[in-house]
Amino acid sequence: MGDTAVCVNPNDERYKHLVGKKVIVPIANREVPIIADEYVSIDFGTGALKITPAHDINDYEIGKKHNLEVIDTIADDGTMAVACGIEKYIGKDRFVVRKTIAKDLEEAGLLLKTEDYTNQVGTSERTGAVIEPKLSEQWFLKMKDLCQPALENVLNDNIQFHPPSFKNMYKAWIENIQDWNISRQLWWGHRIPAYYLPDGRLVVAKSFDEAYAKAKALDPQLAPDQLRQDEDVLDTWASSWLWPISVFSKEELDYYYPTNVLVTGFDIIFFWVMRMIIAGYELKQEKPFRHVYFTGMVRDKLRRKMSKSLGNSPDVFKLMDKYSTDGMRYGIMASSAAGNDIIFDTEVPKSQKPEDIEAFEKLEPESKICETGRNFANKIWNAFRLVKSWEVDNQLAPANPVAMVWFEAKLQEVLAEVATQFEQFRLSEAITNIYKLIWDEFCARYLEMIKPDYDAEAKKSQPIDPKTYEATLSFLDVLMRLLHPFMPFITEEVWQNLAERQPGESICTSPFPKAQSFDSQLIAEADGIFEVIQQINNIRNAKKLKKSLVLDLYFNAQDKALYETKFAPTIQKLAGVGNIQWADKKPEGAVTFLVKNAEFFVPLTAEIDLEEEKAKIRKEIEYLQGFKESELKKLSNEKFVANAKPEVVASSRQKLADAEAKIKTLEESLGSL
RNA sequence: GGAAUCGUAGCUCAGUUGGUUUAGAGCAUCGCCUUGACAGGGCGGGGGUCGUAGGUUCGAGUCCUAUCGGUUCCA
Repeated sequence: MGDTAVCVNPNDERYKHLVGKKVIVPIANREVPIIADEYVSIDFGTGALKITPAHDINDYEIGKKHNLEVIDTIADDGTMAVACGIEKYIGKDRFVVRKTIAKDLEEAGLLLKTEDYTNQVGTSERTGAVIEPKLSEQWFLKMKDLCQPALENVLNDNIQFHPPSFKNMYKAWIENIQDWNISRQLWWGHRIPAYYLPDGRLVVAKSFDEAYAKAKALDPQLAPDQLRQDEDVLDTWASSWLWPISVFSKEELDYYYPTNVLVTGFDIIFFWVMRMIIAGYELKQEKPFRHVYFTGMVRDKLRRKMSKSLGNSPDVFKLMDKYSTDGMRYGIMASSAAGNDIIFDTEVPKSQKPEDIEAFEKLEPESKICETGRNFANKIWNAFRLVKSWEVDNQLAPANPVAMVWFEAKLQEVLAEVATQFEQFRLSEAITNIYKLIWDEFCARYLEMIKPDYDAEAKKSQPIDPKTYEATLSFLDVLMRLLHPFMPFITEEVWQNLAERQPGESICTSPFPKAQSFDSQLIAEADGIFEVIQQINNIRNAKKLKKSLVLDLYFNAQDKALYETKFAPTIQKLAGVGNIQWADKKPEGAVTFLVKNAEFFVPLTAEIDLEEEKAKIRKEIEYLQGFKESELKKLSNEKFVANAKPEVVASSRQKLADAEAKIKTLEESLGSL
């Protein structure tokens, strides 16, 4: 009944002579033209296709092309409309009518043949109802006119994307933008603010009252119940593109707009990010936010997006039970750089069969990524327990005062680094940096430096001095505040127990630590000391010596105080060393090593394998020779000396000199063996 | 088809304008130590010609070209 043409392929010999003639639609008894279009395939069915522009998307296009009549035969309630033109069908359900027509055609002797075939029919995702394409009036936004500021201000970094590579995608999208259909035929959402008069004229207004006033201006006789609002609602994104504006009251908007950072996934750059920007410039003449930070997508082992339909998401509640929310959060944040996807390491379902997905869901998820975070939380908790377990003896003076000054410097150094990393949105680097500060510097070094000895008789730790204790609590305080954005729960718990807190006082309202100047000289000194400690531990390892065996250390260096007093307790505690003494030559039966041109000797009571020692030294000399050669090669290149920055050349010269000095010392000790 | 992005240690990835050592981390692996904060803690080892081939440069994992391979997006 809605057919308005019969279409054949222009190359179809069977029908060529009929093109341009007319046929009669049976039952409807309406004349329609026979047209030719390549769209019709010759070998499908009869090769002649009826065209129904009102109820098929492809037919609609053909109808436009060939200027066909459009007859909308289905009413909004799914029954046959008056326009169908046949009295007995009007008002009847379309499914019933389809069957009736077949019967009517047969009775009229017009039906040649029936054949079953599979047809693609769209259905509603929610209700399963069959969807019939139907012409309707909908609202579109003319995007081209709106886009210009949104494009410009991203390209010129007025709005910064992190990482910036997403600007390309953004640009491509915005340049190919099409008009946006904002009408959705749903019964929830913001209703479109268009109001129709009975005669089809319309007004657009913020409220019904306003609309009625406007409509009355058009038709003074109009009664309120005659004004009908459009039944469609706004597309999801047409509702949410106002988000940076509509979440605020007017006063708040003045204060907060433009906002700072939008955090989102790159998969909605087009749907949401771009549209918020467009709306911001259109409605506020200003950007909605200064930065857009794109998180990575969480994917499974096979790099597929985690999704409901694939059923490949692990149960996050089980993950949290096992690894803690902080642990899971740490793992995910530490392993996802901005914009880069994170490949999550839990198992995946064997297949998408329901039984496999069900089996997968019962599985206890295991994740090394989350485990790292859990172990970190565990480490923090134990460090805290250790510190809280100490008894303070007010008579004591700090046993290793340099520890406090050193860690203070180290802390400030990392605070400064983290500040920069935050500024640059390098969140995974910031969190890794904090992880190392807490685990390696605070726990493995600082706490070991200050940790009181164990009192075997009392079966507990010896007491600590008040100054070190207070400093340690204050370090923990800063560390917790620093880590808090990443691991909110454990940091709050530790922080609450560091001192008496007022009711309502919380780490989340306490200030984030700010970096202050620090003693980089001290850090460099300490680095040398840690290298010495490492070398001694190496010896211990190589000789399979017990940790409890106390070693002596001799050194040959200019700065005696550095090793004999300033860092002596540190070396003693961390390397299990007893006496530290200056010596100008190697004592009998000692192994040697070099750190920063200072020479160190560790006498061993056990016999030393001379060949092994020699081989070790030769290997080091070999490495240094190679290194020396490469520096020499650079420096003998005139162009390098002429073109490279002076500081690069200077550092190259320094490295060469250092290497030569080291080689000399090593050769000497090789000779003495 | 168009576009983007990536290719660095067994795995997952850092490596910020090309120049601090002959490339780093976590996990995995191996060895030793550890009975007093640590429920797998400590110390260390091995492991990479930075996809391939050219080019620019005094100098390239880092820039350019080509090529191979992977991934993603295209309303």
